[in-house]
Amino acid sequence: MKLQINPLKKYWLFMKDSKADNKHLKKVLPSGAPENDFFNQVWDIVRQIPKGRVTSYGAIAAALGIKSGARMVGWAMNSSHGQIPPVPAHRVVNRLGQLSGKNHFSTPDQMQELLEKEKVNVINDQIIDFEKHFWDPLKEL
DNA sequence: ACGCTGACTATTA
DNA sequence: CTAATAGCCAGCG
Repeated sequence: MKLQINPLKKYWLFMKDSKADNKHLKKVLPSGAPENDFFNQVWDIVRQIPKGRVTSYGAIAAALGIKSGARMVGWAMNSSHGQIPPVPAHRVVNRLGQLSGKNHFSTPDQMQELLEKEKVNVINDQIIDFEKHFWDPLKEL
């Protein structure tokens, strides 16, 4: 299998080569969300993103073993507002580190403001030094 | 049931 | 480099 190895996008390797097994899923889902509850699975992972770190839709999908379910992850974010416990949706961006979901916050600037409060700098909807802030659920959990 | 839609990603040309 | 295309799959009308 050929791999496009880009240091900034190394999690692609995981998406192609390995799926998260059940054991891994247990670790990833502290609240023990039922397997069929996709939204809760996503939220569980997002809640574990540390302050000042970010991850991508695809990385979350990969951690859940859904190889190409990135769109579903974004969709889960859309439904994440008002959840208890809260879901830090601003820490989830697309694979390039762009704030593709900013328009779904209460104001379009809120996503950037939340990130910058956590010392993540954003210029023109692009996270600066994205690779330094990147947090890979497959590696960290 | 059906056919969109989408806070996405990967591949190919 | 850009653009087009194809997977993806849960909701909603």
